[in-house]
Amino acid sequence: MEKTLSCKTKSGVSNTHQTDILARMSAQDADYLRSIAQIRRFAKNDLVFHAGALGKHVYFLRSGRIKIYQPANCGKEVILWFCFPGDMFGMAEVAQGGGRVVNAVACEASEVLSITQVQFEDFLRTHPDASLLVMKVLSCRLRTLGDVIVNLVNDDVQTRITKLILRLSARHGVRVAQDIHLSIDLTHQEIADMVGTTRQTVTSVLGQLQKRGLMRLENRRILIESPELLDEFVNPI
Amino acid sequence: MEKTLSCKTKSGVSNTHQTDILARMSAQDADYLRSIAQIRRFAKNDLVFHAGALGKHVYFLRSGRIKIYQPANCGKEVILWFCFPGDMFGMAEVAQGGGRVVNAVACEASEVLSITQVQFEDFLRTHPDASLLVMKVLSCRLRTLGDVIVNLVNDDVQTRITKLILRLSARHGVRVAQDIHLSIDLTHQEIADMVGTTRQTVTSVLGQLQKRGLMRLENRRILIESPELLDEFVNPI
DNA sequence: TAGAGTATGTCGGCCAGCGGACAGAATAAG
DNA sequence: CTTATTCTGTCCGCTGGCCGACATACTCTA
Repeated sequence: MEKTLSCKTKSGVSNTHQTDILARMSAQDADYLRSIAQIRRFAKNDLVFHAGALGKHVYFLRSGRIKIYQPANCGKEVILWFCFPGDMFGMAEVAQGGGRVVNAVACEASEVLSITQVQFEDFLRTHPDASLLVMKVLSCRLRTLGDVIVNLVNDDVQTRITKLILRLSARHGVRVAQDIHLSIDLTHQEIADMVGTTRQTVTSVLGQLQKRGLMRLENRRILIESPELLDEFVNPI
Repeated sequence: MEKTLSCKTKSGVSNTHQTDILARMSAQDADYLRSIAQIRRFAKNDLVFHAGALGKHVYFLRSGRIKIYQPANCGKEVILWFCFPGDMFGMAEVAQGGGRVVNAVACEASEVLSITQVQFEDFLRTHPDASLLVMKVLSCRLRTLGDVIVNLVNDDVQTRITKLILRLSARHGVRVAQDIHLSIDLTHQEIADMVGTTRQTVTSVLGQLQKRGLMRLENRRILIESPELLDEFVNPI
């Protein structure tokens, strides 16, 4: 008996799936896209594309989860976002040209629609509504990245992690009994790669948050009792 | 006798003005936009729009320079980018809705074309090429912000500042005698707001870079003798 | 059900860089 | 020209969090 939550917090985090482009498109447009697309399947940890590749395809995720991350020359990597069913990805490089700068890997078995740049551009040319939708998605991601930067610059690690959990719980929180479970499994390393810190620090911060009663950790799942409490913690009145 | 440089460094920084949307648009499209736009003038330090405002206009910069920055609740602010003549700004919020999240102020006296959301969307609907161009611009900014994040996470302050100067010199470097001058004046505070550090640290790092002979500071202007040297410094082989 | 691989938990030394303070230089305003 | 304001330069104490090291726990595979 799980049900996705719809909550809006003081920090303005909401779970409207702004990036679920297939769902927001008209039915016939979505059908058309499906008709010209190739279906590709990826197993867990498979690479969909990697930085340096040419980047002649746009992808739409049908099922599974895709991690978009940018490698740095020093071996570290930064997770920019995750894609969920309905999300488009690989678009930025196609629009702008110049090859991929990010990697995309499947976090779990995933099914992906793949459309060539040429076909997609033709589609956009003849479907202005879809074009506006794509702009919306790009804008939404732009905003997300802006927020990430502000967080990185202003907040200490504890706050960054707390805010991340809040954001994730807004979109991917699932109510179980009186708790909210995060429906995506993240390793501490992945959390570290999202907020720009180290694995050890994530472990210790999560421990502290648990001690303060702001969340619980049960067999590697994050449970939140009260998002309001967390929200208040990072946005003191 | 100044001339904008065209250089491509090992780090892939180039000065193609990807975001100069008016220049990349067909002449008649650009003319049409100009015909439906309102011209607005701003003095130095004037606010074009601010976070929290509704955001029903898209802007095109005709002359001057606009600083786009995101305020944080703690008083600090993060400069996301600068707009130069030809650049579009204020688009992301218009596309995505939900009001402005960034501030836009004129760094110097500036002239701006202002177009309402409705008019611009109508224009895009009937001008697919322009739509694709807008996507390019958004994609380009997305990539820029991704790079900023990677820098923030991976590099120490000295490297971040050096890379910033390299990026700026690629687009806004002007050859004077055997040096390259940065044609935009930035205060140390602004540099700090771009790379996520403090004013004091910027002052001291610039001093160190100068001591190492990687650049010179003359009456508040940054002069670069050899971009190659700088590039090598941040991208050791 | 052993054994390999991967994830979590914990400790401590170390230092980059923040942030307060203040002086001097440059620019703007009156 | 004088005063006010903004910018730059410098010093320094304090500390968040990085990083190496190591122990434990979980989870796949054979």
